[in-house]
Amino acid sequence: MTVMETTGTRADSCAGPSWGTDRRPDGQDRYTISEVVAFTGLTAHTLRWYERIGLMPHIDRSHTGQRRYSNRDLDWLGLVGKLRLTGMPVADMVRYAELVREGDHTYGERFELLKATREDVRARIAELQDTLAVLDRKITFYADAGQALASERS
Amino acid sequence: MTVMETTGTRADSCAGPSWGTDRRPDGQDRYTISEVVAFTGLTAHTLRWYERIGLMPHIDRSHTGQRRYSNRDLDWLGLVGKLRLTGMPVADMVRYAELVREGDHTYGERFELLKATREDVRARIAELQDTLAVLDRKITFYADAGQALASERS
DNA sequence: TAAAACCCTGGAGTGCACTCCAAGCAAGCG
DNA sequence: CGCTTGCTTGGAGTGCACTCCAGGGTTTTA
Repeated sequence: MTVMETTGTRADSCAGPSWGTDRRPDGQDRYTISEVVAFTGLTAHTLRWYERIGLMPHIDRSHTGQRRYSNRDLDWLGLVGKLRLTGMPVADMVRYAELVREGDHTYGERFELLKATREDVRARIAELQDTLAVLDRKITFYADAGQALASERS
Repeated sequence: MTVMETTGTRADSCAGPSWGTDRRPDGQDRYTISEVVAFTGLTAHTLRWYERIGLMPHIDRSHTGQRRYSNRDLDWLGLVGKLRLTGMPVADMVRYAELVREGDHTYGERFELLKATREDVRARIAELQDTLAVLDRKITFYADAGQALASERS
């Protein structure tokens, strides 16, 4: 009988011998996939999928083939998480991951990619601030009109 | 042979008798779908789809059944566009549109929805600024490390 | 040692937001 | 009148980012 992997995982409590969900020092950093789930908020499915599409570096394995993530992998997932919520397509992140794997000679290209991404993020922040202004105006309008028109519901 | 609607539409030039792509005064505001395409950057497909799913108010029609958008419709599409780029799901915008259609008694609910959206936008801006800080640190690191020795992954 | 919980794989399925298709009607122009 | 371009519909297809399944092997707990 197969357990539904993504429900009922309370890996944050009683996860292991005395560690909480905190990071362990380098050298003891061999996290199971469910620990990484607790850490990142991603599902195990998604972590395996990230690996399949080439978004992850090579992940170490136990002698029986189970994944063992390192602190370095967690750092990488942190960056991926940040980039993800800027709206960067996964394909672009895969491109960046490829550049990292290819070694030092892709240095310049990575630098340019990061700078372009930064500009994208700046632009998105500006858009959102613009939207915020629109919402503020609408909310002010509603609040003002509410003084005059609100008859029921308060 | 059917024309591919979304390619080669040069509706911005030679669109009508002497108006450009600018808005016309109220009273003469009966825009065709392709004018709205030029105005909003959405495709005609998307505009019709918005209508089907209930995201638009009732759109006026010509005597032969073609859509004629008003300035008011353009304003609404402007708000939709803003909300869209905050990442708000279309279903939520449909909910808001329904409240508007239902009339004045949904006033309070709309107000609350707008305020909640504003907080979402604020949170997203904060996230992005956080991401920006991460990118800035990485970029500084890349710039400092120079071309010489750059082995990194975090 | 046995049950429960966890982890593995390739491939198929899901939800969202469009995006396009086919066939036909309509409108302006020479 | 025909030609070209534009607009109409319901329904099917696309791309992205997951999300889940079936059927097994592994590790931990009682």
